[in-house]
Amino acid sequence: MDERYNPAEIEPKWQKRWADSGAFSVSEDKSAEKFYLLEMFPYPSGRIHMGHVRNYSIGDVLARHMRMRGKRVLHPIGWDAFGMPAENAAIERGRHPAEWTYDNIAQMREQLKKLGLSYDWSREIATCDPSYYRHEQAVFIAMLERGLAYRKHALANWCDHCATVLANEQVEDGKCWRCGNVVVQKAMAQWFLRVTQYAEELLAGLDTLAGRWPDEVREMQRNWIGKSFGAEVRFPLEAIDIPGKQPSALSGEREIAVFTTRPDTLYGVTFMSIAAEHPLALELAQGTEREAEVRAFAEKIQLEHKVKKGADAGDKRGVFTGRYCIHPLTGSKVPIWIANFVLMDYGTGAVMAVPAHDERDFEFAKAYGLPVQVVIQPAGRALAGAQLTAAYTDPGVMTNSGVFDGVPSEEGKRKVTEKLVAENKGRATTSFRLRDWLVSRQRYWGCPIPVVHCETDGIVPVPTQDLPVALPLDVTITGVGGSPLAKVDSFVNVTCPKCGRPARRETDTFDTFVESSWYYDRFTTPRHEGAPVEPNEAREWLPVDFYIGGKEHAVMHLLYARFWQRAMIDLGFLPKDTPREPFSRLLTQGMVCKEFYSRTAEDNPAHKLYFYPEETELRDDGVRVLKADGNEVFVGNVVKMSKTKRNIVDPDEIIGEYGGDTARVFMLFAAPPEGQVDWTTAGVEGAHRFLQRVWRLVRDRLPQIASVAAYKSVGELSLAAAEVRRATHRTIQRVTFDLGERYQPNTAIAALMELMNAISAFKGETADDHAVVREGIETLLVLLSPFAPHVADELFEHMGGKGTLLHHAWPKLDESALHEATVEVPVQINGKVRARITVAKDASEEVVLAAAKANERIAAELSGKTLKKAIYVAGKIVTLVIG
RNA sequence: GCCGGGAUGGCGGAAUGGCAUACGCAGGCGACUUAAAAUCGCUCGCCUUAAUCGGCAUGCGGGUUCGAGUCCCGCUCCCGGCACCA
Repeated sequence: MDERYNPAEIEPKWQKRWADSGAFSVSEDKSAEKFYLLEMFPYPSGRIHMGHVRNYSIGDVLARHMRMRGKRVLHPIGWDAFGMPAENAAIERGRHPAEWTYDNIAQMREQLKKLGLSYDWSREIATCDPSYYRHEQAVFIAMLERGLAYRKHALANWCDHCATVLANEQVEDGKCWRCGNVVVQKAMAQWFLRVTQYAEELLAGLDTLAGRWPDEVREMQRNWIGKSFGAEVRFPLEAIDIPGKQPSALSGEREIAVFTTRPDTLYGVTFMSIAAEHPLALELAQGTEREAEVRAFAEKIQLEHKVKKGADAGDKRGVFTGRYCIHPLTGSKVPIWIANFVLMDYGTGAVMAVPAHDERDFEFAKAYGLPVQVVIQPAGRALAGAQLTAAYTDPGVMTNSGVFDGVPSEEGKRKVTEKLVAENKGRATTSFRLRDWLVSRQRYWGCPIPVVHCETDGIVPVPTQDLPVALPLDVTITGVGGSPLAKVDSFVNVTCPKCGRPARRETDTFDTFVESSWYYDRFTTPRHEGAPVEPNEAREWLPVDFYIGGKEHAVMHLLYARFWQRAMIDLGFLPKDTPREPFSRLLTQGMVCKEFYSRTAEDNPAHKLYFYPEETELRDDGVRVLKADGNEVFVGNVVKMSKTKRNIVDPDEIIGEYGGDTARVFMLFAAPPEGQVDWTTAGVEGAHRFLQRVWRLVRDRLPQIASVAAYKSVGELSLAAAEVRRATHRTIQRVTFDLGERYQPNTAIAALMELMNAISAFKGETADDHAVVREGIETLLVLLSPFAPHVADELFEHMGGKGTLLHHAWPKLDESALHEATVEVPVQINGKVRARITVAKDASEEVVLAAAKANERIAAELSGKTLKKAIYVAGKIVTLVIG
């Protein structure tokens, strides 16, 4: 065998062998337990980056491990191939999005193959392929028919100059990223999916994932869904006479409903706040002398809401409508205000204001001199409305609340609600923060929404047999002048499927989160034609047993997928008994980070320029400068590698210099999967050195062990040889536990390094010694193969092995090898280690304690003191407490 | 502001309530070499010491325990998410 470890030679050799022999395809042995392992599929941006290397290395180690443990493993890969970057490339470089995307896929596929990832490439899918998205269109039509999909007006970022809709990330500082024009909010008819219908179930489902999904992710989803318990309370409008109007038109039967989580504070209501968009906002002031003022204010606030969506919580502004409603329990008059901070799309768009016990209401009351009425008293203090400097929002005892005085606030919530129900003035209810999912995008490179707009029949779904609605490829993409699809006459002009008259096709496309909401289903039967999945295969494989991806998808992708899966089941696209949670176990891996280099642009102080590491160099005095001009660059924090910050390391450089195995081992060893990895070249060299040492170990020992068989538990071993055997089996135990139970490749690699060190240090002489070394090295290679598959297969072959270790059984633990006759036990006195004694492993507590006391050092410490307590933790430690 | 997560040598990190600092990186010393690289061996928390002995150390302050990096209470700082959600 070669003197030197040469990954450039052995890696392509094994990649070819694996491909030729179909080593990665799914096993046909149906008796084996299934294991569906999936990593979040990549967007084909052009090149893979270190984050991908990390994500896919973690997945591959687990996939290979599971296979070797005898599981029937499904480990597929594909491409999240629709999306905006393809359109940007078209605009900037004049390349067609399809061509750009498929080129990128080809490049990235080669890069992934260089890492030796064990994907079943025969199942590869790209979501931009009509054979994929046609099924998504079918599901959408079913949703539309069941009312799960609907259309309504919503605001979108709009650039007048480019005549196009912009995504949030294309809006920089409120301006269009391309032309710098001010972005406005334009109301357009948009498509929504009724995620809120599943809000309750999506929330409850999170509990079933306890211990299997990270708590952090479950908590984020919980907050996103945002369920609040409370009451809906109805405040009737006060009757007034407006000349020319029916007295009852704005009173009596009319009312304002509010949602509150604090019905216990109902008696503290001093005014009512409604959203500027509230249907009653303008109507209330109509015909009064305040009408003009109110209208102007409401319009101004509505405009503000449109321009700065989700802007900072700040100033509280409002206007009195001049009208009142009636407090449902006290009957007193409550002034109705329009307030800028009330959201129309949460609750009822109206809020009962209790300034004494709500921070926002307090600020508003202070700004407009409205009364503050304390109705909850904390224990041991007496609050007075006029003296309050901040709202009191904690629990307390109800006061100034009629029959409820003295009732604790928590109990009061229930009691007040009961009274409202009894008097038919309100009801107990819940409210969700979760909004329906806006899925339409006014973009070209996406899945067409399969409906037709007909003047006679309105919205008509495309008949299933006419699917797919294929995205036309003969378009020119300019980035201005609206949706490119709208300009393709052959696409737009259709006949109505219902009445046969001329109609227009929908030109919006889906949000790309739609494709990623069900790709894991499709992987079970990627070539099935009649439906999204073939039910028997779906039943066989679903759910995904182990899902690995970045934390950045904690809410959106993972929530949408959980929704879509339930919809697929309920609509009959998946068998009824399909588990409703699509991902049984989730591992969120940390980011790969590196410092970045930047400067402020000379022509625009708001614009930052970023430089690739190779454009800079470190001067002798430690200052980093730009090679081009020799001047200093700003050295930024260690942040996530990204194209925009240009702080990327191309995996091909690492693979080219050190090989794919090294890239994998470095990424896996650097940190536990959840942690962040800061890139250092030093770490890469360390990983490479480890593989080189393994290579040399095999090379050096091969002459001695080539013709012996691995040790088989016969014969007396020397102490040193028994030690090596113990190390071997201890390593089997550790690596199996680290991969199978803890999913921690980093500590497993540390264990392998220790085993290698132990074998290297052992110079065997007898036949038994060689047999033990052989067993150790074979075990090392088998255990190493999930991490560094090429070099492990190559070395195993030199040892006389056949085929790939991926099909080799995982090593079996020999408990007897772990056995030790004696153990060294530390002896503590009052918590400090004062001596170490060697005792028989199974010695009784009495014997060990006697031995400890007999120890010279311990005896000296004990003399003249009273022994208060003596504890022996078997095999671990002796603790003596003296006074 | 609210909700999560974290803090261990020069660095990345390890440690079912039981010997803190495994494994690796960087550093120091040595061997091999004409020399260097590579490789191999030794060393490597801090203070004290000639060396031992000893003392101090897991962000800070308390507590539970024979025993706490780990469990509990109160802080500080860092990271992430949400952000007028009634």
